[in-house]
Amino acid sequence: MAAEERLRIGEVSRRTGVSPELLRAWERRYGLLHPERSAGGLRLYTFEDLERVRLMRRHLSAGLAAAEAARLAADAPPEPMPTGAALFDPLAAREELGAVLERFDEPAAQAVFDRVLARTTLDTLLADVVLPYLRDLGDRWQRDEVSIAQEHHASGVLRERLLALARGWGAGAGPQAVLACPPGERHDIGLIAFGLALRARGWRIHFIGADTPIESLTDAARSLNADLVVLAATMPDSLDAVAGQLEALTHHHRVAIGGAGARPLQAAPHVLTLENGAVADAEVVAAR
Amino acid sequence: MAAEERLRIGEVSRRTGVSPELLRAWERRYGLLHPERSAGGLRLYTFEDLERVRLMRRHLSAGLAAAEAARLAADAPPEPMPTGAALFDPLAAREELGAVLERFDEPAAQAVFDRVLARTTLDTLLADVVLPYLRDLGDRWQRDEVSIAQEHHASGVLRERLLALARGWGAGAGPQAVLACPPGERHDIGLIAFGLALRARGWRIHFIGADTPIESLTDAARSLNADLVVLAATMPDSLDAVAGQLEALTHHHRVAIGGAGARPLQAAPHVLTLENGAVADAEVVAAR
Amino acid sequence: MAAEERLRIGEVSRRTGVSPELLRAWERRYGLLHPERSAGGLRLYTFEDLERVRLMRRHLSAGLAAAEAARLAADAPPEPMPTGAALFDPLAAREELGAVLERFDEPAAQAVFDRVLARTTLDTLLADVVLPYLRDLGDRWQRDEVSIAQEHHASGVLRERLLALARGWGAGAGPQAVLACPPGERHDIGLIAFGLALRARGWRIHFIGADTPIESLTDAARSLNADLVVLAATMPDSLDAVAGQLEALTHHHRVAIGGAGARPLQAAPHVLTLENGAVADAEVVAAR
DNA sequence: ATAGGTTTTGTCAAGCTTTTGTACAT
DNA sequence: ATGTACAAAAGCTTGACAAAACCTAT
Repeated sequence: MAAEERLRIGEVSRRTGVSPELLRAWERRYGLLHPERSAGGLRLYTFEDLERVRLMRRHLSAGLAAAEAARLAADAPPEPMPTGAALFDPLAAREELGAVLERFDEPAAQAVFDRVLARTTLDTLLADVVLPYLRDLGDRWQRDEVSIAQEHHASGVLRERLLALARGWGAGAGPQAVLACPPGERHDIGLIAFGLALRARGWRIHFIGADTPIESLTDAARSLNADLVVLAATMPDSLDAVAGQLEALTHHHRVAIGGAGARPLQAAPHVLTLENGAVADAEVVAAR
Repeated sequence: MAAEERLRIGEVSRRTGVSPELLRAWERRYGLLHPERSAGGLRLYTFEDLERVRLMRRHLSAGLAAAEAARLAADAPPEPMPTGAALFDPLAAREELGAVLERFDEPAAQAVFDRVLARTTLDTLLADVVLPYLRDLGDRWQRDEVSIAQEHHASGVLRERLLALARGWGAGAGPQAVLACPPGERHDIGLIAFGLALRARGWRIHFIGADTPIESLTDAARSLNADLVVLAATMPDSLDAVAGQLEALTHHHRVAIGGAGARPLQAAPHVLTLENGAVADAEVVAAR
Repeated sequence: MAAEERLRIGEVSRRTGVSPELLRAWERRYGLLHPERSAGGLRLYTFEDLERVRLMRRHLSAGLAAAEAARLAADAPPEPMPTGAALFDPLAAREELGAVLERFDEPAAQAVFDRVLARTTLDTLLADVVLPYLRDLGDRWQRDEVSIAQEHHASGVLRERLLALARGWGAGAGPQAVLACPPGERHDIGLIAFGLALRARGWRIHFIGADTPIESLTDAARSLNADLVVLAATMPDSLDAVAGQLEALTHHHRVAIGGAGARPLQAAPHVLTLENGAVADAEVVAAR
């Protein structure tokens, strides 16, 4: 039970700028407030009373007669709290991040990342800034608009920051997921993002990483007694090639595949396909 | 089983800054606390009690009447502590750091520090977490909202930690800065922070420390052939007193003053004044 | 097993700074210790007793009442602090790190890393703990003594920690180095370690990463106006294949090669060969 | 707005007890 | 080494008090 705060008349006066005498007068004359009383008879006001007094003052300074102002203020609805959501523009953040990363200005990139981190949620950071930027970076690389060095440098810096957020993600008591990429697959940033989103939903994450043979993954999953095994790939082929092994893995663990190259595997009907992006996928998994 | 710590009333008083008499009065009058008793009848308080007292104080300084403050503090939820938020929020980090430091929980403080450092950069750690917290701590100490024991403990732990980060900051090949506080000045945390920020920008740092006569400083600067000498003080007087000597020092080295007490010195026109906080100041210096 | 040493009360007193009378009082009053007795009735204390006394003192200086301090000290866990606590043993650290990493206990590994970092220098961490461990891990992987998943997981966690230490290493004013691996080469941890060691010596580091075509590297080096370009490889072939391009690169920048696969390139006489390990190599480069 | 009375709350004092480090006699 | 003693420091309870903050009524 959240007990509510009660203020005495002096504090109300201080907070509203209305003298105690006047507060009492408004109560007596117009019934503006009906404070509780302490055992000894002191007035105890609520936050709503505070709002009423402020409203009363506003009406007065707008020229209303005191009696009118009081009637309006006393009847006023409880007044919803102003939310004041901080503005954050993911698109601008993305562009800024790209600009500094692609001219190899790592310190500036760290500063931009810091700023984004302080202003938004993990889900937004992943789904609206980092992952879209990386996708866009990949596209431009294919169109030869950025060099390999730029691509390496940018994704390297971002990958490190995501992994730093992940530090300790194996700790705790939640269900356990083992994450890896199949043989031949080298892009693991999306998988890291998925792990972060799943971690934020209470799971423990064990990250094996890129280019992992399924036998080895199976060992790890068994030794950890994992609840879920997730494989991610950008190239469909790399998943097709291991479909049979994945189906076998489903006998002991829940198994899911994800990433740009994920589509339902004919040969592995019990493997869940995740194809809506790291954050949405994590939501699906966490919701069972 | 981890036995829990029990504190006697004197220690609680020291840690919260509330007199023993008052603690007993709050217990008697409002039932704020219900300490166990030793065989001989001494009160034995838990950490939760400590939290409650602290909350009570916060409510009081927010203007609540003691009876109200006590009612709220006594009913407060047991402990919403283990945040472990995946994201980084400087404000939240600051509060968390304060909470653990002020209840003398050093291991937890180290963990918070580690987490912040993992999730963000040194600049942000200094400029948005540690230094603002210390400033706030000082303010609250002056308003008598934290005890001197709390202030000592918190700043001691943070200072230690910053010095650990500083290890090896004199090595390498960058330009060299000599850092010290003038005679009479004992607060060197801000200076350490400045040194760390400057180190991150490639400088070599030689930290002489607090309360240093200008002659010794001059010797050190000369023998190191320093590019820059920085003095920091919280009290303007301590810098005024050495203005002449500083001006003389400018013949051989660049000289700057910084810290809360820094303002341009009439008597030392060639001394650079740094007054924008440790990190911004380091940026200024590094940018020439 | 070496027979355990027993200390008499005077020695315990000397080592802990607690008077013999007080030691006896603590025993009598709180049962803090239960020393064996010699034939003649002298108290014989163990090392655990010594630890208990020290713990008791720490609690006392933290403000706990003697009775409380004793209760906590007596119940304290057996304390796995075997040898000199302050001493740092790289070999032990390596083994501990390996043990936890190879059973996929990431949180424990982070803790070990933190501890090592707190107790030693970056150079030691790299040269005596992380790099030897990784070398050993690679060997055992080739002998099939660890699985691919274990190897991936372990090197992934360590790589992240090193990169986190590297954050901001491009900032400042020192000479600039561009670091990359040649096409086909995927092991970049040694290169990261080299970058860290060089950074500690005042250089600015621009890390491009694994598997980078020399053309792209050349672009980056030019746009950054790099003082030094370093390529690292574990496989000699991958360097031989680009020897001609590297020689061309020497017209505009100093160029060095390093890593297990580095040996002087016939076709590139102006390329410096680094073959003494990351830290020693950084020392060589920094010393010009 | 003032006067005169009441409540709230931090502080202090007196007299006694418990705790704890040290000292001493055997 | 043991056991007892002792004294300083720290606490406990009860009761009282005074300043600040509030009350009602004029």
